[in-house]
Amino acid sequence: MTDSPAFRPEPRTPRGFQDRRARDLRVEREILAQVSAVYEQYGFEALDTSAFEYADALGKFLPDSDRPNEGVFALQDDDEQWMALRYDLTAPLARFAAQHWETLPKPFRRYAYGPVWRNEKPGPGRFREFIQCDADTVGSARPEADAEIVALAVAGLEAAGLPRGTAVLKLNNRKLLNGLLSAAGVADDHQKLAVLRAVDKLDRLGADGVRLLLGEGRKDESGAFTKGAGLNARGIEAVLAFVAAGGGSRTDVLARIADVIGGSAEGDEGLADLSRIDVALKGLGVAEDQAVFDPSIVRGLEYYTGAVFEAELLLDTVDEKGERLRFGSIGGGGRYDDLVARFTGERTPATGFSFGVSRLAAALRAAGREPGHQARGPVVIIAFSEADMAHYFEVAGELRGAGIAAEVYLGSSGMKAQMKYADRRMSPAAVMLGGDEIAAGTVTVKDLDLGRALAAKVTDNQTWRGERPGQATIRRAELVAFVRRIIEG
RNA sequence: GCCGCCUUAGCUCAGUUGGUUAGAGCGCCAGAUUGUGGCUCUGGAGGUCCUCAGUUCGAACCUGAGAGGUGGUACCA
Repeated sequence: MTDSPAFRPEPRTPRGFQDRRARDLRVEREILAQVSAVYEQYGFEALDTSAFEYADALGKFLPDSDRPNEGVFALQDDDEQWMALRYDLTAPLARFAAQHWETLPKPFRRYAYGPVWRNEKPGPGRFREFIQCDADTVGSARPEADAEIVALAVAGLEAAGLPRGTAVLKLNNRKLLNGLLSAAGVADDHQKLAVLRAVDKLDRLGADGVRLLLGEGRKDESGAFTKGAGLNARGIEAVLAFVAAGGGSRTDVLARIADVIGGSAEGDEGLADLSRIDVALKGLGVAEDQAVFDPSIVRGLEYYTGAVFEAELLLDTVDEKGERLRFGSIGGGGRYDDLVARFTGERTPATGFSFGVSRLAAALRAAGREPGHQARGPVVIIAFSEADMAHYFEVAGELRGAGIAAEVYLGSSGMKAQMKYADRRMSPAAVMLGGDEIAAGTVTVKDLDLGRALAAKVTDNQTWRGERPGQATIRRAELVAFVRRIIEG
């Protein structure tokens, strides 16, 4: 079965993908378990859809024959139809909702999590495959539906390990800026989008940088020029005054926005929406420090039609080298009333929130909030001799039956290496059942944590070997109870 | 996508003006210690010097192209 002997494939993870081991997985699974419980409490049902979608259902990046993989991983099925791996969970939801609209309970509330794929240049903390977790309501245009998504996001992040004060949900409404721009005579959609992109960079570039981007454009330190939105001076100042209207309670912000935005129909609508969201949030018990109105939150996406949300981490974070790290947004969402209409032709209001699970886990780690417990290995049963394997498996069975993770060492190395193996697996204990013990009806159990602690004080090898720290020989019948005591500390 | 920097052992990195056999620390394996993870000592394994082409008597080192990584920037569902 070997190929040409000269060929040795290099074992490596594909670019932008990653292997995740027990330590990372347990944190991520814990987050998902906690968040799922919260989402279900809020009345959202679980949904899992396929990894592949027909490319036309994903919308924006339709593969054409020249560049079928732009942005997405796509392939052509044997019936020549283009299929693509989903790049988020919102587009598949829109497809699902459109497909089953007649039979769904409406409004349809669902949460989903799973891998999504993006075929683009990977960067640090930016992968081509990652786990996303979404909750959405389809079929309710009420601002209260947005408010509930916000409340759920706040509760979800808290359950995921970010207690109150470590994160804040910021919200805004697209209608406000749209109304402002319309009133200023900006009708062109491209120009509006350019304004949104410019505002989106406020936290990074500051008001002066954004001012340039709203106008002619901006040259950055590397000399690259970014074309601006081309607003006139009055328009620029109006937008800047609007985005600066944040701060203080939600009521304060609303009052300030009302001053700045100055009566366009769409703007007034946005204000009314936010006001109703505020009332609902108060009823839902979402405090002023948990969810704030922030006019500078726009989200770069085209498809948002009303409320937009962004969850921001308030903790100081450091990377592996101890350098300060800006994490910024750890989740976001908003209202997208036109997405389902792509399939049905009927405007179907929808709103949702999503976050990257690995990213949140990385944020928790960077903030030193990673759930402390390390991934523990099984109790390792030392294998002394071929002839006694049956005894070892008997012990493994007993421990497993008692709900204790256990395994018989199945390598071919000597005892020293076996102890090392148990050490490396972070096993709580090693069980020794050699010829002596079997003959005497006893078993020797070593508490590896205790042994490690005791070993730190021993410098002399003779003592170390003589004392056998953390180790006890007990009657065979006491094994399970003894091991359980070690594990439970 | 564009601009800068980087690429030598599993990891972190040395490597003289271009000169013979490319090193260190950590890690790994083994022994000292017939049945004990730590410490210490001893030994060992491990390298297409990112790839290809060129310059040269001779390239880890110089030149070019490409790949990968990284930092900005753009885009971001």
